[in-house]
Amino acid sequence: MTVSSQVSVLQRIQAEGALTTSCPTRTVLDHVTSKWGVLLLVFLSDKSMRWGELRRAVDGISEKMLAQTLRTLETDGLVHREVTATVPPRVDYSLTELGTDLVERLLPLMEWIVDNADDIVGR
Amino acid sequence: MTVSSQVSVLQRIQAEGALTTSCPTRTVLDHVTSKWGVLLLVFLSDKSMRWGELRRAVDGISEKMLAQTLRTLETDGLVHREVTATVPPRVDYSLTELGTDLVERLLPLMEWIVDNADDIVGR
DNA sequence: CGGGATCCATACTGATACTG
DNA sequence: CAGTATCAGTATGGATCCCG
Repeated sequence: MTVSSQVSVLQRIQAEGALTTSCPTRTVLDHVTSKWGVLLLVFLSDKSMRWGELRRAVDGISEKMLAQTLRTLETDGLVHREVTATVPPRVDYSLTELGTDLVERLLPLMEWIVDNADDIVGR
Repeated sequence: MTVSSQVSVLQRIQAEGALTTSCPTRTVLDHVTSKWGVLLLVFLSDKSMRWGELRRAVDGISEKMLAQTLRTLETDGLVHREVTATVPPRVDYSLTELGTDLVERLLPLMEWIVDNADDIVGR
């Protein structure tokens, strides 16, 4: 038996003409794999978090990039923003259904990276 | 029974103090999820490819970023570079064992993105 | 063919100040 | 608390030319 009996993911992707510059996939890919996008999505995988919690949790992020990245993810429908109009104000961020779905595919990758990072950087 | 009986990926990550600025995971994450890193890894998932093939396959990449990203991935031990000293010279790139392992975790994510990109960008 | 070197544009960051 | 606005510095990516 040959190994070419089933269509690879890459072949599927290319067959659809995806991953070209003009393709929506590239936009989504850029958002999802952006420097801070991945981290925010992962940190939201467990529970909803408040703005200040996220700022403290995601080490090194500037307030500007936190706001900007959250807005992008919200626009993409991956993250839900819930405002509670109290004093002081409270804003919670959580994953949407779409976001949860995405993060399911993201976590195995993160886990692998955490497990193998030392092997890679050590070189 | 409660839902907290098993440790989530995020909890594992945080317990190890991973994902902080100084952590190797962040370096690897930046390389792997870099704008072009993901695409090159995915395109190499099927077979080894030559420099020129990659340049044509990865739509929009500049020669500089192709060279730079390939060098980073090679240093990380994810991509193997094989030079054949002919005239004209021939250079083939392929995934290492480590790279193959990584891409296995990357492909489900890519597949999801390709399948859902239209829902996301349409907003 | 497979790059390296150079220069320029943009994106990101950091610090600070201000608001509802 | 949860942002927005602005400015300045830096890092990153892109375009072009050149070379073995």
